[in-house]
Amino acid sequence: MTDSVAATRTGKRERLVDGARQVLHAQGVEASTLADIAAAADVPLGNVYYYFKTKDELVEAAIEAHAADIRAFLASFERHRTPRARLKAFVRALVEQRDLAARSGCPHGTLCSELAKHDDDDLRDVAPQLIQIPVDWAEQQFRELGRRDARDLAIALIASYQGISLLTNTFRNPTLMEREGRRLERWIDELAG
Amino acid sequence: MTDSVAATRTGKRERLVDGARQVLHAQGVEASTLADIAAAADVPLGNVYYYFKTKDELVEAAIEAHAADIRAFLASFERHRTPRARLKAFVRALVEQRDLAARSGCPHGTLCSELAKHDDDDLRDVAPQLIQIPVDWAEQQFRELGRRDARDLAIALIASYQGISLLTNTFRNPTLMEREGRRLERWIDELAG
DNA sequence: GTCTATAGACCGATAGAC
DNA sequence: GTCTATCGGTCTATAGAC
Repeated sequence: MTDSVAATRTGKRERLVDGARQVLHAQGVEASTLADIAAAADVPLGNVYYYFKTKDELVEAAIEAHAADIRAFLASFERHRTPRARLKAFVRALVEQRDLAARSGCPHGTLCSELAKHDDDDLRDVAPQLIQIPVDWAEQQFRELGRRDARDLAIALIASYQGISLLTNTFRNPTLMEREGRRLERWIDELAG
Repeated sequence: MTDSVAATRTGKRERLVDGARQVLHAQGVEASTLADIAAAADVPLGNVYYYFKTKDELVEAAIEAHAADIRAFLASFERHRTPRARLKAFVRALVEQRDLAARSGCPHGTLCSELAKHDDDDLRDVAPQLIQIPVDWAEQQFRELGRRDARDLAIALIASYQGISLLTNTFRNPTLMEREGRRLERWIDELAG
């Protein structure tokens, strides 16, 4: 990502990105200050600007780290042989994060929701790329299931997850996601294909 | 709502609440300043504090106005005789607001998502009451349809709408909500009951 | 009741010592 | 490369004239 390998020897850049991800998820983008992030990363405030020119640039780096994580997360389901098994494993894995969702919502969904209202154009354009990743993956699975409406089903699946994340977070009740997860698994089972 | 009728003769309080709703929806809670809201309401900045002690109090008033609107919105579907017709009319009415959702997301969902991360406790507790209203209404409709799992179906329906609002907003594409709306109408049609 | 002017606090970003 | 100290700007909230 960066050319100055010597600079990252101590891992400060990585710590800043990880700290940013945690703080941004817990507090939201606008409410998170560079002081909060620097403290979470255990890096002095002024040092942040050696690694990132602006706050937005740090946010963008956090998003890119999220994108890489999502891709690895989705790749982990390749061990299942059928698309149906992959989709159900995907739903189960999301449900496992229900306590995190109850506390702060879906890390990617809340980020997209906030960035959509951000005034910086560059940052607004990165958000769609984040949600695009699981949508494309799910579309591929439904297509392998033989569904002509694979795109609509993928959108519906991701929308259901994003929506139940919002409700789980708003009511601070992880059980909501548990029940919706079971419903989605049944829905996948009952899909002809 | 307030006892000082003389104070609201010029409608400034009402204008401030309406301005707050628009600005908060368009920009988000944290990014919206009292100066933005006052300008939208065409009220001098310093005058805001005559009507509201704090910014949070103005946000709370905006939420209460939203709650009243949701109740009126839901009541408008009583003209349909069957619960199935009421649910489908509800979905169609939401889809009609797709351009607004593409621009700024669902007014209630984005508010809940933001307030869940707010540091003020009072404000965090009002958000769930907002989403509770359509969930309770939908549960009642599914119950009248004879469904034992009315609560789960209501949660699933509202979650689908909130999720597709987030995707529609992130991709700035109202067509997503149009297609998902058709899918939800079919889903309601196919429900046994 | 209405509005201006500003206090007081905080944040992003920079300058510059080491 | 690292860190402190601080500037300039912005925001909420208040004081006080009218």
